[in-house]
Amino acid sequence: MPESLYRTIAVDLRQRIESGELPAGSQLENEQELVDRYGASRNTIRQAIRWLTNRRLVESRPGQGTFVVKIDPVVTTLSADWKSDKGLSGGEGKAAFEEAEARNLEMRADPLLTVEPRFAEGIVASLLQIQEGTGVILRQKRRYIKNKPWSLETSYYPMKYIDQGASLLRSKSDIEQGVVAYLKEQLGVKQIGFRDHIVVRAPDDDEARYFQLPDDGTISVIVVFRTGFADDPKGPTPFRLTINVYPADTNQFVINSGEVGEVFANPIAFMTSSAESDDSLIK
Amino acid sequence: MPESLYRTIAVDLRQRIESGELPAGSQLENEQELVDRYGASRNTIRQAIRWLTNRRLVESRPGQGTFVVKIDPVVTTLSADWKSDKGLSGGEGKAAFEEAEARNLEMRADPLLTVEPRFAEGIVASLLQIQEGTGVILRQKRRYIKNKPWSLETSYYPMKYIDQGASLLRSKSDIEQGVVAYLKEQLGVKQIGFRDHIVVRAPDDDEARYFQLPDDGTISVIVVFRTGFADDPKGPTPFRLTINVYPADTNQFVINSGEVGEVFANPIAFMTSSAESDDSLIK
DNA sequence: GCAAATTTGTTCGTATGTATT
DNA sequence: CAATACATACGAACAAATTTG
Repeated sequence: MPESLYRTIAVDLRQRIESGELPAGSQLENEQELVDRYGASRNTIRQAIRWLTNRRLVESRPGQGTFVVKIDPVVTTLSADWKSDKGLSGGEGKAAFEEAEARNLEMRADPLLTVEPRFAEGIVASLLQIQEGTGVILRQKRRYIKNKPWSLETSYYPMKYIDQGASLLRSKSDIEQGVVAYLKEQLGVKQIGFRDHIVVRAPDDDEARYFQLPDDGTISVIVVFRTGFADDPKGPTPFRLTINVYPADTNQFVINSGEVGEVFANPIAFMTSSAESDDSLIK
Repeated sequence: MPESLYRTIAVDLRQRIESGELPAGSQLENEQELVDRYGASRNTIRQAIRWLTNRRLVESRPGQGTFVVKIDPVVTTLSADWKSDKGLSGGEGKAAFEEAEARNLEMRADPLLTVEPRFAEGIVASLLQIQEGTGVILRQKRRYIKNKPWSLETSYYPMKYIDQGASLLRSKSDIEQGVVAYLKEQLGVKQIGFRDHIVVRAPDDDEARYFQLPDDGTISVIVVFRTGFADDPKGPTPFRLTINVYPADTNQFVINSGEVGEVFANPIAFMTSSAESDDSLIK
């Protein structure tokens, strides 16, 4: 099937990885050795490695070598109803911490947030259903798991809440009880629902730097836009927007609806093999 | 910031795209002209184009040229509670059709399904909570929007339901009322909840062929594992697994929880620009 | 329907730069 | 500092896909 030379070499290397000859974490032969082994030019070998890199099977590090990737995905539950309703009342920060704890992951967040006033634009204005140019407060938080960057969370709140007395929104430190609970206590703004909008795209420069993703754009990020809706005489009204960005190669998401047994699901390990065609077929 | 030549060229081309000088759908200069324009070698030009391709900004077609990509993402609602409870009772097929209709998309499915007996293995056995090697029925359906491949849906049902009388599971044609409703009518198996598990990965060969994705693995697919749970004295018990695969560059997903105003959300168009840093900052 | 022209895809060779050990 | 390994860049040739005449 693979007609071109670099494809043939790539498929052969993939087979060697999947057969266990090259286990996760192990180092490939260097490029010169691969040149000798396959009798191809160095450019062709590099093209084959690029094919494997695009599939997250290997990873090259300058000065060191090329290594078989070991993946250990983190699973995050997006649904709010997994336990009483932490997600609806506490905010996703708290929920994420509790889930991480239940999964035995060392999670932490930067104690300092980036807090900036902005004019609402584009998506922000559109999802919050406010005029472009309206004042909003941006609050950005970095989260880490095992000291490695895990998520970048950016929240937007209409500026009017500060004017109305929710002055903690300006503070650069975390709001203890969660912003949703705080806004309810302070202003009586009650969240009655939310919408998650999930998008996969290439990281921008900031994201690539923060997550230490290769700058060639081959590893995507998953972006979750969560719009919170508050009770209002005119019907559910958007009052907050939280955008979470995660590297797509190491993160999975779960949504529970109705009754589903245990609330926390395990990561799905996909057969790197694409062999799934005939193995399980009853003939 | 971009030190290497190909990065500089790529960023310049990106700027020309985002400024509107090269609108969506338009054709770039050919490689030779870019060589002349930037005074770089053809290989370097091609590497710059690859950088843009990885970000889904452009697309090259052999014999024709390189074109600015026009994206028109499809949004799918995953939550079941968006209208009475079609998702819980009717099955996602029906729900998807109704959503497509509401969005004015021409959606159709192959009238013929692939139906095969299998032995449960790996993820399938694990999510259905059955022994590896247990018999299951695989039902696979292809869906199209505007005559272009949109999703690949593969469902697994324990073989025992056929033995118990749900013989339609063997049929290669669609089950009118939806499988969930059929199993309820026929056997009294009632779905009380489901779990969606979302994963992003590179397409396998079959998927790349079906979706006509480039074989270099740069465009990922989004995979949604939906495990349906049935009422049971021992608690919620998995009774079906539906795996939907979608190309990641043209699909977005929405989950509604609680009350959220309109049920259908519009696609999010991300500023291809990564300029979002200072524009909206109040100084 | 065929041949020519155009355009991207693959492959080789070679040289130099940069990061890590 | 030296050795090693990947990254970038140049030049060249032929192959494959598509459009055009």
